[in-house]
Amino acid sequence: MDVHSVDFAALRVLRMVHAHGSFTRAAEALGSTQSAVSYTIDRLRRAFDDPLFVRQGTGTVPTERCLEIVAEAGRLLDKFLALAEPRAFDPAHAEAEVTLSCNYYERATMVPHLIRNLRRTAPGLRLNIIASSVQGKQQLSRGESDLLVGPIRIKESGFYGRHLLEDHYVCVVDAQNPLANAPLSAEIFAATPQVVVTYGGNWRSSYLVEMAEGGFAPRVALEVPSPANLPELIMGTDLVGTVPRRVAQAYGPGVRVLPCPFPAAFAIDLYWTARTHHAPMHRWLRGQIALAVGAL
Amino acid sequence: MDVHSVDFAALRVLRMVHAHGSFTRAAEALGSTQSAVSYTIDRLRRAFDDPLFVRQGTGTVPTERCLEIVAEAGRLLDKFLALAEPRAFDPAHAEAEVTLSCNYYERATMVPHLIRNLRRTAPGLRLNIIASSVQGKQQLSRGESDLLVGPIRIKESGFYGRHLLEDHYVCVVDAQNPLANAPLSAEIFAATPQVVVTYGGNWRSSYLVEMAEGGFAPRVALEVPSPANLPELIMGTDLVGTVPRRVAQAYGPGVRVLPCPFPAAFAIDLYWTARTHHAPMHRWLRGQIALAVGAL
DNA sequence: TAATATGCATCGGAAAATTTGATGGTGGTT
DNA sequence: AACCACCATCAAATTTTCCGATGCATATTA
Repeated sequence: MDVHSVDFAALRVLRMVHAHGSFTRAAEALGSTQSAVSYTIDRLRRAFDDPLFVRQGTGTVPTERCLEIVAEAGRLLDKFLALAEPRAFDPAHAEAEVTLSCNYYERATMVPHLIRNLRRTAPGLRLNIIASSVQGKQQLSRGESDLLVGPIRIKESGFYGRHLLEDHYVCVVDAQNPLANAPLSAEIFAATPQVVVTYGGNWRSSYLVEMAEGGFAPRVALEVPSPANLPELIMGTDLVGTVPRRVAQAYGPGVRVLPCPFPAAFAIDLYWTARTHHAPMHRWLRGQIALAVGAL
Repeated sequence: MDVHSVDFAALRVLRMVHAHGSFTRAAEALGSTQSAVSYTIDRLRRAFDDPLFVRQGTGTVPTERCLEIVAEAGRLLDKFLALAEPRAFDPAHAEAEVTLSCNYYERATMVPHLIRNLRRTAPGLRLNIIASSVQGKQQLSRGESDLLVGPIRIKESGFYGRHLLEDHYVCVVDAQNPLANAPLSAEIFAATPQVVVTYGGNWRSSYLVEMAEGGFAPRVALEVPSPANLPELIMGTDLVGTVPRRVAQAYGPGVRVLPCPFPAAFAIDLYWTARTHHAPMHRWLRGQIALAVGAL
């Protein structure tokens, strides 16, 4: 019997048999069979030249020598497992899955850049996008998502946050609209028929808040749940739409983008919990999100 | 790749490849083949998720990570080999506790010598003496005692035995008793009033058995549970007591020791179980017991 | 440039080791 | 005595490791 053929699986079996005081129970705990455990202990008996466990009634008891060996072998096993523990996250070779909770704004602005980078640098990484819809914080707390991005502020303990970017509202009108040629005054803006985006709920965009604070009420001609098709809705009409500047950037030549009299600047932040805070992969991914945003 | 399947042979290969800077030379040194070494290094590459050795020209060089792993793995390998090395017991420095099951006879004859030696040679060793009282074998089996000494024979499997000494019965009478001057015949012995020791139970000493086999019945005048005070009970009376010769050796000048017509020779043996058989300390202690007995 | 040497990676088959499920033996309990 | 729990051992199936051959890459030499 060459003692070098002892593997760490055998040391794990030794530890388990000692802990359970039973070959059969150790086998169950390891998802193995009693006879495999018996064979392994027999190997160790030969390696250490000691019975290690002896029959006593219907059970088994460790020898004095076994107690010494279990203690030291346990230390060796723990040290080896620590040595084999991945040191840093290797994007190129990792197989992982991450869930990001956000909404249309992020999907239109940040996510395209992010996914492009990830496909190139971490091909084994799978990114799941789920809608937050004001549930973002709960999703994080429940572990349903790993990351949350949006125009929100979480001050409670248990959450980590990071500022990503600033934005403000701009107006979008048909390129042939006479209003397209100069900035809109507050009065003209308030008098112009509006397309208002509700984001699928009763969301009140911050420019509407600022407008009300200035004593103006919007002349709502159309409500839509998403800003996704806004250019197509506006072109050929006298409507004005109001969307974040980074969303409007992608609109084509059929519409014109004008400054908004109520720009209502807002921040987009990234949040996560302690569950993922120290994990090398998650740390890396948060860096990647910041990179993607920096490229906007 | 389950990291537990890594064995110490693999760690040895890792060390050798690093030391030789070559798969082929490591294989030669190990009496193996280059392809087996390559296969083993491949296993370790998967376990540690690192290339470990990379081609450079016609040779191979370790990665940074490999240098860390070789250092720690080398320590683990050395510690394991030391653990598998048979241990020697160091009496002078050991702290240990041993339980010896025996009865009055052994406590009067063997134990005084044994404990005197132990106090000198193994000061950290604690010896617990418990009475066996015909329960000796069960105490051994249940791990309540480590050693059993007595006039018994255990032939069952699971027990190890060793012969310690022989003894036989002698008669003890008052020094002034007229019978003290010559050996007793069987008839005179049987007719003389006897002190019989029952050892706290219904123990029938072997001289009584031999006496009955010879057609004689003892004339019992007194029964006592222990031979401890026999000289004091006999002095100034016409009683005869019958005890093992090695017990009688310690009696003072107030009594006379005579050969017994029914000497009923018996053996005193030492027994222990597989639980302690190979342990260096126990092996040493068994040797000490034999020494103590040899000095009787 | 071609030929040669060195040396790791990989292949398919042989050999060895491990796992599996069944069975036997031992000890304890009712 | 019957039954149960549990380790030891068996033979066959499965998996892993080793072996010798071959391929590929790099360096050296004529």
